[in-house]
Amino acid sequence: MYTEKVNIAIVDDHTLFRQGLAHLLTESNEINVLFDADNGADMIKKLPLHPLPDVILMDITMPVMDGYESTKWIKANHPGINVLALSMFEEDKPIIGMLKSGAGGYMLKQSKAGDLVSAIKGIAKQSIYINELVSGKLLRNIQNNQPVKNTPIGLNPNELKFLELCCSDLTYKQIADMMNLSPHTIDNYREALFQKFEVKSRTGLVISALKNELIKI
Amino acid sequence: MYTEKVNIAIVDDHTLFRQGLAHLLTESNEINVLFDADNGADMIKKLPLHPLPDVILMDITMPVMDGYESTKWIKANHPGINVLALSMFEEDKPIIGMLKSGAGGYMLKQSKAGDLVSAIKGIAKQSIYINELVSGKLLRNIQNNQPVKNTPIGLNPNELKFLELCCSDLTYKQIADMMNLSPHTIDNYREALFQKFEVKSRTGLVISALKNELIKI
DNA sequence: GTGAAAAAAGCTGTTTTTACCCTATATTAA
DNA sequence: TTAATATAGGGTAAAAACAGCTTTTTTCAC
Repeated sequence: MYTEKVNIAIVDDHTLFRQGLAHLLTESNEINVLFDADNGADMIKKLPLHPLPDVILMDITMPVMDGYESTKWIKANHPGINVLALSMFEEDKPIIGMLKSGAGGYMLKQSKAGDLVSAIKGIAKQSIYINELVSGKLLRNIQNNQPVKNTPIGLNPNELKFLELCCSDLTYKQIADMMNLSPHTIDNYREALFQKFEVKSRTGLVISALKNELIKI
Repeated sequence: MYTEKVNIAIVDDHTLFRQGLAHLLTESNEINVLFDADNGADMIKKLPLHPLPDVILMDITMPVMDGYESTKWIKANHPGINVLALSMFEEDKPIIGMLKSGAGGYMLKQSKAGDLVSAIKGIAKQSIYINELVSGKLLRNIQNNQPVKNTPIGLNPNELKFLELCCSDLTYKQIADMMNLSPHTIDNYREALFQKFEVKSRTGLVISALKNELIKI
């Protein structure tokens, strides 16, 4: 019996991780790695140079073009390609956020290789791969709250800029100066973000932003 | 001509990274991966079950027993084994810190596979591998400051516990309660850490601690 | 064991920054 | 016209940051 290999691409900014993963998956003999890319922009550039992959393994926090944007681009331009998100954290918001962006599954980087291979094969066939992690989050979401409460955190460019500057030793006054805005305006940003992230302090905000893979340090 | 392979072990808590790297390096045909481990304690457990490695690739932030402690243990118990630190960040303190703990080199996870192979072969032979990253830090250290100013940040257990609790939405009052200490005492910890990390705010402290790979979120 | 030194823990303040009110205006979109 | 959004303001209470000092505990040479 002959089973066709699953063709994939890997998008992640850590070279050693990306290349290591490529070798690991190639050795399984069930997966064929067509190409890999540094970030979403690099992926868009390399996509026409290869056959279309069945599945793209997608990191979330990346420079230039992150996993959310890249996934949206894929689903808009190549809806037949399935995206499997790969993340270090199991927070609600990035999981819901990546699924809403169009990903068909979500795996942790702490997973075992065998589980990842299963996930890739599953997502290639069924276009949606639900593991315990994802189903648990979705279930809890329905049980605890109104249908899908955890809206993926949408930030406007100014809020994102502010969030980045928050991850520093700067005071709000200094941040306001750097953004050429009144301290009161960035106070509004702060409050909006505190609500979105459900935190009560700048430290909590920074930690949440990191776990939600919205910023990189 | 026959060149003996370099025997190594890999210590890192991200399974996919660890296993991917193992495959990647094995494929180079110059390196033989004897075993891998989740953290320092796991490494100590597995070490007697295999031939002694020439080189150990060591992550820094790991649960249970981190890279600093693990490296010190290796140099105390098996001084012949060379340690190559693998990190995501290129901050001064973890570089100096790992070198002081006994590591013979420091590589970024953003490196290319070929460079890592060179580093491993270099460190196996010469027991010290200096790349541009490390030499640059050392050089700047000597040029700018007194000989080796950037002392690796040594924290006592209470300070480390406090630092972990700082990475949260908790107030200092709440942290004091959780540690069963007076708020005044943790105020002393705060000030000590601000000095060691050269920061002026809790947010700065948290970011520095993450970049210095002293805490994991 | 004892006592000096060092380290850790605790206290009293003050100033600055954060966090959180509620309001106002200008601009844009429906 | 009405909403919605981004900007900016004043004021306040809490928390964080900083300074200077005392007490307790631990360490260690003697």
